Amino acid sequence: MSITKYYPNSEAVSKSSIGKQLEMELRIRIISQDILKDTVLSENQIANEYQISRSPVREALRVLEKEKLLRLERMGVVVMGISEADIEEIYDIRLLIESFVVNRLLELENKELLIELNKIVEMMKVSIRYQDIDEFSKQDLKFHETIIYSIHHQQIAMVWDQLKPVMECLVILSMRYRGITNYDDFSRVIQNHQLIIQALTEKKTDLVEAAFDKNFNDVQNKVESLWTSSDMLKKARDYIG
Amino acid sequence: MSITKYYPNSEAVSKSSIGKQLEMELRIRIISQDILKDTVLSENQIANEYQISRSPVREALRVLEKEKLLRLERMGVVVMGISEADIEEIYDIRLLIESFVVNRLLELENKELLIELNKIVEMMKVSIRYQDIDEFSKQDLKFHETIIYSIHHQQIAMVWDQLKPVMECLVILSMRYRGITNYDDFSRVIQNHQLIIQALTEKKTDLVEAAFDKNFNDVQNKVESLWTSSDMLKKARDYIG
DNA sequence: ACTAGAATACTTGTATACAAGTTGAAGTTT
DNA sequence: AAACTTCAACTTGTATACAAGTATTCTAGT
Repeated sequence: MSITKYYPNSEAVSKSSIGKQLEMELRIRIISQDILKDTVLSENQIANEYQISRSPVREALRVLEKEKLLRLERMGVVVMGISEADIEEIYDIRLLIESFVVNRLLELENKELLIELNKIVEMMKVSIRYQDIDEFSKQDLKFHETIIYSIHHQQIAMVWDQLKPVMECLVILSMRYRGITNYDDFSRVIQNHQLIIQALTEKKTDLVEAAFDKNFNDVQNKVESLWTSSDMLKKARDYIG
Repeated sequence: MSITKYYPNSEAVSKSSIGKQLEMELRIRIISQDILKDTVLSENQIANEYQISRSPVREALRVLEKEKLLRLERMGVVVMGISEADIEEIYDIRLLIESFVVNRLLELENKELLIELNKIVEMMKVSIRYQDIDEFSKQDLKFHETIIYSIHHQQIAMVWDQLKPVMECLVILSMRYRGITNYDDFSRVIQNHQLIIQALTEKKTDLVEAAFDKNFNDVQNKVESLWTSSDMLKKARDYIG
């Protein structure tokens, strides 16, 4: 069995090490509740299931533990999963980070950043046109990541790096679901991002805050409503075919 | 050679796994600049140096990479270390977290928390009386950690968990230096903490903010001045004997 | 002197083996 | 029937072996 069942046609994934592949696979399986909360796993069991050795399994589990998706105990690994409350908390952090970043950003020269952001939005448009949902998700994340990295604050970057993989899964799953039911949503996401760019261009604090809030609430509600209904969750999972 | 040269009389450390021991040892060696920035290491080299196998070395390195103390590259491990700017950034995050926490806290019942905090301050006093600097540092960290955990926000806790080990090293090294030169400083730290408790008791936002700021700037200046002078650094290192 | 290229000595990623400790159930004793 | 023991099947932590890839050095040919 291939490891990355949940990342079907992704070269970037299948070319990385077994450990990384497993890490991503387990992460998305846990978040999409394909592996349920409170499930008890063990290194050996996972290694057997995927027909790999314990070494990459250990590595993946350590990473997922840091992301609070798992709890490593003396005997066994307990799946913690992600609840609605967790998602809200994640957005708390994201808001905290991005507020900090934007405040810094308004004091800095940001011409290059704006060019880069515009490029990303263009890529997002292309992704939609070719109905490449996963690529669209990736660009969405990259948009925010680009803003965060732009202030060159290593510790803020660290927090983001820690949050990113889970965010990525949430966005991908959410987008997969959206892609099936409502293609119009995508253009609203685009608009939100253009609003952020505009606000950053004009360098007006309140505009920026408003633009971010709009984008937040939009995405957040989507993700939350997704997670509230296990039917929708199933649809997102079924995206893999 | 024992692994935990930099944590001399600590049972808690020496009883944990080799991987954890090495992780802590390397962390404090990097932060105290006993291992210099830009040094290139390798798993094998470290394993040989400490006479252990690569397995625990790999684990330790992964952790330290997430803390941005190292950069794992294709060939070799590059030490990044911690600069003055990094320390400032760390305090940015800490301020960000604690502000968020305190805001939440003011809306909540916090009687139990205040009891716990008072207990910790008592422990700090005892530690000073017996000149147990490392214990004092540990309690100092625990004070802040207790506040952070008290709002039961898993993601905030995650950010703290990520930051904690480095903070711990900074505080320990700073305290070790302070312990040598100026015992009076300790009582000021105690006073700062009592101020925080008082502010939390009265539940006045501005009081709390002020109390935290006071404590921040105090510690921050200490740590910074420590790191500015490699002489002082050396003294902190020499504390191990 | 200088470049091409093979040999060598490294690097990480993965598999496997073993040790030590925990859990839980079966069986024995009281 | 209840408690105590023992044993078997797990668990993680660590060591070791091997594979595949990369940097470096040394040699051969010009």
